[in-house]
Amino acid sequence: MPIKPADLRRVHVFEKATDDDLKLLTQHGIERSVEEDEFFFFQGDPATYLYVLTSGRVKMTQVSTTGQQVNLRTINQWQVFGAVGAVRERATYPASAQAFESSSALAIENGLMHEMMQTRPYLSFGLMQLMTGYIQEMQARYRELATEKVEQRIARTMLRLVAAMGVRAEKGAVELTFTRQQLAEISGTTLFTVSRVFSEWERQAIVEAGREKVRILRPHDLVQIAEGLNKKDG
Amino acid sequence: MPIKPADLRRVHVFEKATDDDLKLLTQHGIERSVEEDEFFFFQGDPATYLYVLTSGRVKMTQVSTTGQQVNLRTINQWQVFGAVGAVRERATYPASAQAFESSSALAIENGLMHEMMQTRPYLSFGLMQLMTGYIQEMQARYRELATEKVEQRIARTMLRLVAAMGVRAEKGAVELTFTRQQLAEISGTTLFTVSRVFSEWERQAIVEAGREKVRILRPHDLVQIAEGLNKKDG
DNA sequence: CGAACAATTGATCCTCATCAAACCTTGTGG
DNA sequence: CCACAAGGTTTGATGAGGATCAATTGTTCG
Repeated sequence: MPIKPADLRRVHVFEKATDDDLKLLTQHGIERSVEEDEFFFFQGDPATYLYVLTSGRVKMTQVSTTGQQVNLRTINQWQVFGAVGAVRERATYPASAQAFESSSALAIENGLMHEMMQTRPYLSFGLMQLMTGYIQEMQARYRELATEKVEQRIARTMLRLVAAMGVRAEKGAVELTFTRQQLAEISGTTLFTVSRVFSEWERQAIVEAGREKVRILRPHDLVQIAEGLNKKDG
Repeated sequence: MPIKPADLRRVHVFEKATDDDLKLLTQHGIERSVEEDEFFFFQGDPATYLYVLTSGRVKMTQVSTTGQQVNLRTINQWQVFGAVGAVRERATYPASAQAFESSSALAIENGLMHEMMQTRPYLSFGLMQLMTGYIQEMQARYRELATEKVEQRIARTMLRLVAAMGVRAEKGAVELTFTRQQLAEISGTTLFTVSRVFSEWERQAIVEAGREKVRILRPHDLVQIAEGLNKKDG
C-alpha cells in the first residue's frame, strides 16, 4: 500500500517537517519490499538511499574479515536506517540490512535529503539526534559486552526487545516471539547458552519458555538481573 | 597560549567555515586546561559545552552500574569531543572525558553552536560526518570485541595507535609510548595478558618491548595478526 | 508417519581473568 | 654513591565462564 505523507510524521526525524516537505518525500521516495531473510542492501554497497521502515523488522549486521557475523541492532516500524549516505558523498553502507520477516521501506534518495537539508535545519537536527541516540546505544552495548556476563546481557537484550515489541499477556506477563538462535545472535552468545539460562530462569519461575517464544512472568526480576543485582549478592 | 582562528581550520568540522565564523568561535570560546588524570567533564554532567582539543590527549570513558570502567576512545589534537549537547536540548554527557596527560581545550557553548547551525549547513554536515565516523568506529570495535581474540584485538589497538600517534624509529620501526596497563585498558583486557602477548611477540621478533614503550619491528606481521591471518592457519 | 526444525542437556576444552610472588627500572634522599 | 621506595613488568598457578560438539528429545506440519 502507498505511504501517505501523514504517515511520515511518525518518523522522529520528520516530526517537525512541513506538510509540503512530507509530500515531497513521499512523492520522490520509492517503496521497496523484501521477503524474509532477504536484504535491503549489503555492507559495502554504495550508499545511495536512506530508508524508512514502513512494515516488518530489519536487522543490521556486520561481517568481520574472517567471516563471522555480528548483529548491531534491529530496526522497527517507522525507524530510519542506512542514514550514513545522506551525509558523506560517495559513501558505502557500513553494515547490511536484512529482513527479519517480510518487510517494506520507503527509500529516499541521498541527493534529495542532501538538498533539503541545505535549507531545513530541522532535518539536520533530526538526523543528528538519530545519530547521537545511536552512538549512545552503541556505547552502552560496547560497555555491556566488555563488562557484563552473559546472563546479564541476555536479560538486558530481552528487556530491550520487550520495550520495542513486547506483547502483553494475562496477569502482567509479557511475551516475546523469538527463537533461541535469534536471541543468541542479538545478545552476542550461542543458542546453547541461551537455552541453559532459560532453563535456570524457568526453575526460578521468572519466565516460561516455549517453542519460538518466551513469556516473562516476573519482569522485575529480569530487571534485577540486568542491573547485576543477583540474589546471591544481596 | 590563545587559540587563533586559523588554528580551528585544522578541525575537520570547521574545515569549510568562513574566517568570520572562526573568529566568532574563538572569541566566544573559553580555554580550559586540566592536569593529567583530571576531568573535563563527568558522565551525567549537563552537556553545556562542545570541546575542541588544542593540546594533549583525552580518553572518553564510561562506568557501568556496577562500577566497572570502560574506555570508549581517545581524543587527539584538533579533534572534537562532547558534541552530544550541541544537538539535544538539556542533554547530559554520556561519558566522562579524562586527560591522559596535561591537556587544553577550547570550550564552545552549546547555544552558540546551535544558533550558528541554523544558518550554516556546512556546520551540521561537519558534525554529522563526525558522528557517522564515530558510529562506524564503535560498530567496528563492537564487532571486534564480539568476534576476535585478545591477541588480535591488541594488535588492532596498536595499529590504531600507531596511525594516530606513532613515532618513527630507525630502520622502518615505529615506537609507541604506553604502559601495559594503558594498552590493556584501551584493548579491553588486563596488563597481564598484554605482557604475555608481548613476550610471545618478542620471541617472534615482531616487537621489542621496553618500560613504558614498545617498538614495532615488523608492522606487517602485526597487520597479519590483526586481520586474523595467524601463521598457524596459513 | 516421517521430515524438518527447535530446544535441551551433558561432556569437554579453550581462552582469559585473577591472584601471588618475584624482578627490573628509575628516581630520591640521606 | 648507595639504599630504598615506588611503580612498571614478568611469570606461574589456578579457576571460572562460556563456546563447541554430540546425542537426544520435543514440536510442527505436510
